[in-house]
Amino acid sequence: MTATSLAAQLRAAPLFRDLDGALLAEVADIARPRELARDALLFRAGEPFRGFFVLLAGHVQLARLAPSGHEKVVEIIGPGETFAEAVLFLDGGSYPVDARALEDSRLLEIGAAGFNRLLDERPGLARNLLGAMSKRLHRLVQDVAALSLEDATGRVVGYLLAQAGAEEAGAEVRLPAKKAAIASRLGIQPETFSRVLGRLREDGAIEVAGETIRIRDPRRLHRNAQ
Amino acid sequence: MTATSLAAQLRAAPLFRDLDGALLAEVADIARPRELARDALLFRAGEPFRGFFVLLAGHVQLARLAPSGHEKVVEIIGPGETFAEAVLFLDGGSYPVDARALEDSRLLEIGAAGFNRLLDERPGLARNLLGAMSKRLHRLVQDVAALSLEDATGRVVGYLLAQAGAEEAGAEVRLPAKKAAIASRLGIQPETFSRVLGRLREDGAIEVAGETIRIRDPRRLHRNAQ
DNA sequence: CGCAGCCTTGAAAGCTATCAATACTAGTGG
DNA sequence: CCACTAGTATTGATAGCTTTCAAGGCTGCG
Repeated sequence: MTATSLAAQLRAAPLFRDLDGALLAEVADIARPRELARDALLFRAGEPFRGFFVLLAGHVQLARLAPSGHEKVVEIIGPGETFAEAVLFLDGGSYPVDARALEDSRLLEIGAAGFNRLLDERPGLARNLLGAMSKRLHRLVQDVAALSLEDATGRVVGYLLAQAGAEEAGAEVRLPAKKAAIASRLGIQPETFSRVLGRLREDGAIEVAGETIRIRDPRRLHRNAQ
Repeated sequence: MTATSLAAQLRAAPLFRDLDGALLAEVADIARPRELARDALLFRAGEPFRGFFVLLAGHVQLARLAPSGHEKVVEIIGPGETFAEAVLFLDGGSYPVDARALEDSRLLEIGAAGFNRLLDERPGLARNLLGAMSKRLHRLVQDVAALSLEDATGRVVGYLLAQAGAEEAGAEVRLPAKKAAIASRLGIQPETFSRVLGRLREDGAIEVAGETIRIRDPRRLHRNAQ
């Protein structure tokens, strides 16, 4: 893959979108393309940090494993998103979660050393990073709040509306992963997720067709939430 | 308050600790001292961002209010900590939580405009910010995971051990707020918190004396956790 | 056609929330 | 110095939601 095509792909990520061509080329220079087969591990929690990633295609889940064997999906990463940038700035520097491909995926690895050098030379990059991390922080705060303030139905409804983007009747949501993974992301069991969707469907709020969900009646959906 | 004494107080915050004197003075220049009485609101969720804060003395809670009236304490801020920095980099720019003083508190407000200018002139600052935000992100990921992976006892045990710093017998923890606030931070009801502490005490794992808790037997404590 | 993986549905158990009452503590005023 | 009060914490009983365990159904692929 040529460096210029790498640069073009980097532009797909909001983190790099507004960089000038020269800087983008420098980033592309240190980016290493990687393929990841479905179910393959990219890194494991506790491993020393070696770089962060830009997901070009596919889906990756970030999850934490409890000693009991249960796992909590913290986030599901989609195309264009970056992840593990924050680990770059922790002194201890080890990944806090496992990263696993939910489907065959294509990504770029940005090595720690090279990026750190870039960061020193081009301060504009730091701002972009701060923006990206702020968004992630904000989402996490929402998740923490939802986990304690809302019940299973409320969290499912919130998730569907967030994924749909707009709250219009007819909006369609494609679940980005198996339902068990989404359930974990929402902090519930797969069985509960299934039951909640069932109730929302019976109520006429949504239509479920495999992995796509159509929002029939946003108002009804809201009313079901906690 | 003179600018030099302000600078000295800024050094108490890890975010500013390693800044050179000149830069520290510039930060002090744009910092505004504020007093906050117990139970007073510093900002409300949804308010437009005007600046972030350094807590010099006291305790402040960041919480989110649900429509139902229930509130979830996302974080309890102690002396030396900064908060709401992340909001600076969100375009929409409004606080995502309420900030309320748990006791009479003293803090510094760092205005958005001035700090943004500093950030452009002195790129070193950005690195410090990235470090601070990374730590906060990491903690939030832990919280999210704990909320779904551990039961009430597990979360209380985790909190006590984290607050104690070391896992030695005899370590003492001073609860930084009323038990109801800690309970909310842990995602449980005050009654449940009380019951869990009671059980841990009966088991001989801890001793409770008002708002200070002594860890008698870390191993026993761990064994109680989920 | 048959199997494997995923999802759904059912029944029972468990944990935590909720509601309610009592105990405690610190600060106030007599 | 003691009584009182308001806020806070504990304890008890019950209800509700979610998990767990189990079985059946569905779908796509070999």
